[in-house]
Amino acid sequence: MIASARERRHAARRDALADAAIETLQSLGYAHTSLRDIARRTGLSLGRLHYYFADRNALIGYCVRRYKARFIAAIEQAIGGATQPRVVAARVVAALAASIRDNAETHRLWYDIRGQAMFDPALVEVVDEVETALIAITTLVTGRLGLDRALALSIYLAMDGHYRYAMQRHLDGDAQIVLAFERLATEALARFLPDEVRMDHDAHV
Amino acid sequence: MIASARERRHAARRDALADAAIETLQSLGYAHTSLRDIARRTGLSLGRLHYYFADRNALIGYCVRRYKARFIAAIEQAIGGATQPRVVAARVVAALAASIRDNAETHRLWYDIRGQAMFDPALVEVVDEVETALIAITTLVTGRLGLDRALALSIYLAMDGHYRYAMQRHLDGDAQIVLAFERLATEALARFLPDEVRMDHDAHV
DNA sequence: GAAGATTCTGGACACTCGTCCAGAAACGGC
DNA sequence: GCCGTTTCTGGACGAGTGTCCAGAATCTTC
Repeated sequence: MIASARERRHAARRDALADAAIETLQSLGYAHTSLRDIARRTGLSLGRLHYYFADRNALIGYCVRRYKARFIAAIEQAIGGATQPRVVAARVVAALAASIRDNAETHRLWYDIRGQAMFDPALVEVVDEVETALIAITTLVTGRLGLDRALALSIYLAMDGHYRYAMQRHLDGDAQIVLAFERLATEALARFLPDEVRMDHDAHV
Repeated sequence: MIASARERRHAARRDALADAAIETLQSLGYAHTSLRDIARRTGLSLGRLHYYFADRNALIGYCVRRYKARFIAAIEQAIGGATQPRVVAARVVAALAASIRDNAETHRLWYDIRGQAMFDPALVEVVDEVETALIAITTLVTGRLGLDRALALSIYLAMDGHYRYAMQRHLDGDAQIVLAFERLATEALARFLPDEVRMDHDAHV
């Protein structure tokens, strides 16, 4: 189905609105962001928000999809064509560390919304989608590490745990945590490697 | 300082109020729980909530402390005096699985509040305290597993990741996830064990 | 340029919220 | 029993909220 020019422009304006809205969301979080906050901070009218999105959750869900898609694209780009396990691992860890250092305020939003999905059925679908995509990129990484892809979920969960913790402590002002994250995350990945690869890996860490 | 009888009764009423309030919190989550909701659902007056707690965050923080203290006590009890790594691991995993199966709705609250702490400085202190206590119990488990206690943080983060995921999927209606959690969490613990212990451990799993 | 469609605005509706507080009710010590 | 203290209530204050929608403004097509 070819979109008309008008539909394309409509979609572009919708995207631009979401991109403007996300600043407010990441700053205030789900609980404390009202549509009026978004309107006020973006200079857009309250009515316009309602024109482009059915309701508050629709806007929030759309924002989260867009930002996580960009995050996943950045991880993919960081990996590039790397196929050596230790290069892949180093690149993933470095990309995650950089995202904490440079964008912790943005990334905390995912943990907020993911938590809210446990209380609000309207958020379940987008959260499941995003988490599925995160597990998928982890599956790609798992393959590149030369591991059985059945390990992807466990790798995702271990890395996610480390990421969230580091990000939260970074937000709390811990100046050493990103460096600690790099070490701990690298070790966490190494734990999944077979012994002979792991010994080789450790020798280079 | 010996509390007077009146002070003790005051504290007991404060605790009872918090215990009544937590039902509402765990049901509605941070974002959607108002003090009026709590008053309405507990049959207490709005003014009483304000009499016993300075503000909304004080009440919420107090509720979370109480419930997490109970959770940690339950884990400690489940471990008991076990000293054999595979018994310790099995008991921890079983206790975590049971808590998902029986109390997922309660436990989602921790993830909610922990996420909110990234946006609201007023919650940072209680969240740090609780997370420190969780890491402490994990340190005890780490010792019982015969491992270097420096691994406790990584073990905590890996287990936490698995726990949150399983709980969330359980809440979403996944009927197999608690069983899958038991397997994955056991594997995750095993990954920390030295090879000779791990091979022994794997033989019993 | 007119007409129809789309985009946008800002007012209104019907609530809700956290906090404050005066005064009633209950308690406890002398 | 009195009085001072504590506990509790429910009304009020001064906001704020998501949603709706009539009508103005703009765009596009013929």
